[in-house]
Amino acid sequence: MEAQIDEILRKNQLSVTGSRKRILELFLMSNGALAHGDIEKKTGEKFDRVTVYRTLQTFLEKGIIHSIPTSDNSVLYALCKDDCSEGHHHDNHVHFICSDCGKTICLADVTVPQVKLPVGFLPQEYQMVVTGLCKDCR
Amino acid sequence: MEAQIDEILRKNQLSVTGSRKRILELFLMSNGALAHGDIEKKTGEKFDRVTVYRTLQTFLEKGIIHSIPTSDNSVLYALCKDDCSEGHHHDNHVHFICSDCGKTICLADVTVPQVKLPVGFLPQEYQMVVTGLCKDCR
DNA sequence: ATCTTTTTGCAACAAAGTTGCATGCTAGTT
DNA sequence: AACTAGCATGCAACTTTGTTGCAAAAAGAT
Ligand SMILES: [Mn+2]
Ligand SMILES: [Mn+2]
Ligand SMILES: [Zn+2]
Ligand SMILES: [Zn+2]
Repeated sequence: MEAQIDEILRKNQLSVTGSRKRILELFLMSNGALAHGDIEKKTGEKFDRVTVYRTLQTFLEKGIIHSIPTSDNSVLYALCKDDCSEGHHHDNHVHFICSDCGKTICLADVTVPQVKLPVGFLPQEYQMVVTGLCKDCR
Repeated sequence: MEAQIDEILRKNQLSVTGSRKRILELFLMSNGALAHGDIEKKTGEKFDRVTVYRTLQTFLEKGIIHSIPTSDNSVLYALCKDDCSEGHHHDNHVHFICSDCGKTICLADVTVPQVKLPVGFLPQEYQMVVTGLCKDCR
């Protein structure tokens, strides 16, 4: 794990620091998506709030994590697959949000279907979010 | 227009007030989705910020508007179709967000496709957001 | 016109996110 | 191992966004 974390940071030309290691670890351990608030809670008083914001921003730009659209105004983040890089994401998978426990899960094996749009629209990225009950809550 | 606005409010058992009329008018006039901030700007100093929040909340509950998921942390709202009612929305259409002008458009004629989920997941609602270039920006 | 209920505005607050800057740390160089 | 340039962090101060309680105002019913 420790080695994996270092490798991810190095591969993205990021210096290896305490906060980056810890936040990346949280993503690797979590089986769902994380909000800024989740991370703050789990790191406790260890890092400044601003550092968490900046770390997430950096990870997002580097393509280490991707953001997930939600209908309330929370922003969720999850780890990208290996083949994402700066400016080039390949996370065209469906996201599932459990309406009971609130957990958000990347369905890495479910590809977002493409739809036919009215003439004039030039699509670049398709995103799909399914709400419902997860395995544990149904 | 005036008559249409009154009718929508009456049909939903809402008293007809200045702020509700104005905000509903903004939605009817707009060809895209609106964020809370857009509405505040367009109404100017006319209504209190709190009133705008509460009006949107009320419209949402009554099924007059629906919210649209986005990847940043803005919440967007757009008018529902006629057959939406309290607790029963039928807005299973795709949403398009222009990455250039930022406008968000309801593609009322494009139905969200259903996907096959892994066993265990019980889907309730499917939402799809397409990012790209709109008619005016391509 | 009067009364009841709902809606609004205000104030005060809480939560979320941003920015500038001095200090500390990382990683590469000697 | 010590040095140093550049990057990352923490702190403070601030802005923006959203929430809550309550009294005044407006709406709808009688
Ligand atoms: Mn994902
Ligand atoms: Mn819509
Ligand atoms: Zn669940
Ligand atoms: Zn556009």
